[in-house]
Amino acid sequence: MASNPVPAVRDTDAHVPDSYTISEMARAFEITPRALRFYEEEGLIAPRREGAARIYSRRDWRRVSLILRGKAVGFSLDEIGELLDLYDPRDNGAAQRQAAKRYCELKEDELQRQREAIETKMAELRSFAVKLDGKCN
Amino acid sequence: MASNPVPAVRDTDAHVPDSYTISEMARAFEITPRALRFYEEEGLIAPRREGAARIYSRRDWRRVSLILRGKAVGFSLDEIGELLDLYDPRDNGAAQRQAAKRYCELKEDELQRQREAIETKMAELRSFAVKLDGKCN
DNA sequence: ATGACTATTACGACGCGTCAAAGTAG
DNA sequence: GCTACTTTGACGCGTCGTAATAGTCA
Repeated sequence: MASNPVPAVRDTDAHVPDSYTISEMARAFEITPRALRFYEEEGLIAPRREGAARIYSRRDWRRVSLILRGKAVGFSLDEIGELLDLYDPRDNGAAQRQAAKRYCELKEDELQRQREAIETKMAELRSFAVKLDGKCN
Repeated sequence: MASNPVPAVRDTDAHVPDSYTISEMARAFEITPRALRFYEEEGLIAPRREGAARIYSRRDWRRVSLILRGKAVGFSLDEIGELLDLYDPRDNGAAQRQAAKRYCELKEDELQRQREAIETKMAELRSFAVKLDGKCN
């Protein structure tokens, strides 16, 4: 019972399973099960059920992967949801990629503004302690 | 009835009134009345009442001023509240200023980290559209 | 009575963390 | 029956914006 040379279950790849439990997903992506349930509540993923337990497919896996990369970029879950909905197998996702590009441009502007905001705060910060001289209370 | 050379009411300064209504405060500081009520809920200010209406003193004015500058720097309302509570008339606010300096140092570190986070996101962003090539859904 | 101002209350947003209570599989 | 895992549900955070409703004052 070490390892079957030819697995009885039909896996496209022996080391890449077809489905995952919630804790497997959580470990793999280094997030909590709570986060996965939350993405589901938000309609970003819809794993099938086995009884009450969630079973994640490879499609779910890819979607979670995109969710997390989107988050890392700074997209909100709503924005990511819109992107996911845009996928159209007929054009192989071309529309999705085009929309993503526009999203990215907008997000870049936003990040620019955020960076400026940070620098403004740092400037304010330097003059803050100084200005504490008058009675403030 | 244009203007009295000597005002009947005792103002230390003719153009700096003793008290303000909520809408006067809101206009002066360019915030909403809602925000002022919120600061009050949080215990940062405590304007006296005339009936139900809030009347803000110059002390309230100065506190709001500090609140907003603190926010501009990136302090949370809780942090600002602690600072406001630190004011001690016996040392003319020396302890408050000292505490404020420490807060500023911590906040500067935090802002540094935030700036790094932004730059990380911008880097991720550049490689995001590219990576959208595989099926993501 | 009209309009301008104010009051209080409560829900929404964002992305989950953190219990709590209960169920199920092994 | 214990353990480990899972489920659902609900509250909490931070800072107000945004109604909704109702009162007060001139």
